[in-house]
Amino acid sequence: MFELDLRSRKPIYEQLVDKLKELIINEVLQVDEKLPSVRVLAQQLTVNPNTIQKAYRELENQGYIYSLKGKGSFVNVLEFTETSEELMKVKEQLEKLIAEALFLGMSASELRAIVEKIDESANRGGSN
Amino acid sequence: MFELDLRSRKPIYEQLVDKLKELIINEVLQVDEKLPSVRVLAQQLTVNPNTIQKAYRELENQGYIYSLKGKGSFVNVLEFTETSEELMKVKEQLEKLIAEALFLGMSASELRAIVEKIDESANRGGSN
Amino acid sequence: MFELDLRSRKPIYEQLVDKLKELIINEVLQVDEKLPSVRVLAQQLTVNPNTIQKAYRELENQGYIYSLKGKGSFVNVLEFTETSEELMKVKEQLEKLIAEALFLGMSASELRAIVEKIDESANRGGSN
Amino acid sequence: MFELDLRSRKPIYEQLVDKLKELIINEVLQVDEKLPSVRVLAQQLTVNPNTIQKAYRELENQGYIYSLKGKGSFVNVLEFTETSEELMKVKEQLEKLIAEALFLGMSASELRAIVEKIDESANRGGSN
DNA sequence: GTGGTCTAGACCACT
DNA sequence: GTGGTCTAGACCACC
Repeated sequence: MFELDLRSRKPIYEQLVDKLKELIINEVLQVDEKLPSVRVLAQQLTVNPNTIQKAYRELENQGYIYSLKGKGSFVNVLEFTETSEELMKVKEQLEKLIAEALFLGMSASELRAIVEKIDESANRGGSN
Repeated sequence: MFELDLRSRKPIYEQLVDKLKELIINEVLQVDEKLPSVRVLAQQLTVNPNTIQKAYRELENQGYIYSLKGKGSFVNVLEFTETSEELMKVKEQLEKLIAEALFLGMSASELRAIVEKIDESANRGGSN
Repeated sequence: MFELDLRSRKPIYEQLVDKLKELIINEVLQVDEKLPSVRVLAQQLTVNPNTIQKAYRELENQGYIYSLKGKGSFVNVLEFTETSEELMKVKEQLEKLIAEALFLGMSASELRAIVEKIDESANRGGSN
Repeated sequence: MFELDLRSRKPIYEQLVDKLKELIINEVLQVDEKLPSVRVLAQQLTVNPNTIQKAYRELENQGYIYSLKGKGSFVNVLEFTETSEELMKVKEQLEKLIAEALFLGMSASELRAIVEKIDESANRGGSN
């Protein structure tokens, strides 16, 4: 399904969170689709089940998925109330990062091109 | 001078690195300007001097400042050789963040506006 | 495992960095091999764990090893992107050192012989 | 006469030692030639006289210059007794550095070329 | 048990 | 007085 970089400085559970977010954002995983069970995914990735569970819990906290006892975890619909708070954080980070990129020599046009590229692939439906 | 969140999951020294980078990028701290001494800043922020030094060392590694033994720490000039490696990291982060922003409901035009705004203030000379 | 000179002007953590680099370069420590844990090595060398960690952190910055939170520190594979910057430094030092060696009476042929010797043992696989 | 990098991590007095060694090695400063006085050089370089004196003392210890009370400091002749000890140190450093250069991707032929280049300019008489 | 962060306090080298 | 190194000892996050 996807690869983990076991050598990365970033904790495995965070990598999982990011990858799963990405799959949700790109609509590879669609609303109300069931995620793989903790045990199955743990076996597939040869990772400790606790690590998977921690990732799922984090995704639930951030509003990306919801869990039903005994049934599994599912992709959530985007809720706008939660969004705004998340969005503000992202926007802040974004502003800092853009300033840093410009400082390090990236041109504004290069930046615009990146925005365009990602926006297009998002509008086309995500996964490509 | 600035605030630290001692409760944050993000290490204090990393918060410091980010804040100081920001001040340098926005040219609040200008090239060859002296940073507050390790001890002085430690006292101001009621943080251990070692923590400050760890932040300064990190900034030095990233090429933002240089430190002289008996004299102090100073803002560095941008060296283009160091740029590329740093820039690649920033670019990667940026792409993920932009995708997330779009997913969370930010419009592409809003994104473009942010780029424009930051680019302009950077060209004007930074701090405003 | 190896000796430290606690009286030397060279900081302990730098001595450690150099020794460990040497072991990695000579393939005594091989790719993905686990280094001794911070605490264990600290006890063996009767040195403070923080000092060991500083060395490990430095090696990580230079790309020689990678560290995982709950697992340990491991020898990294050579990444060519990081090479150039590091190489330039080494090359500069090398030029000064060669000039000094010639001045102190070493002959050019002797120098060539050293290069040959080290190159051969490197190609044979390192440790002999 | 020469430039100091006041921003370098390397202490100023060490830079001075290296530069002066270089001038002696390249025979820009010839045997028994008088070095500039501590005060004069300090003024020229806008550096504290103590720093100059420390550099001269270090050069004297390493056998590169000799000092005569009331007269000044002068370039020494190469003494073989002191050389061998110095040479061993240099040779050791050289071996490590060559191994590192090879490890980081430099080719043996590139190394040979460097040796050749420096050797030639040394035989031509040094200063170019 | 592993790496990582932080504190308190000492000492050294450099200017 | 400045940055830099080191120790001793505590606590946290991850696996």
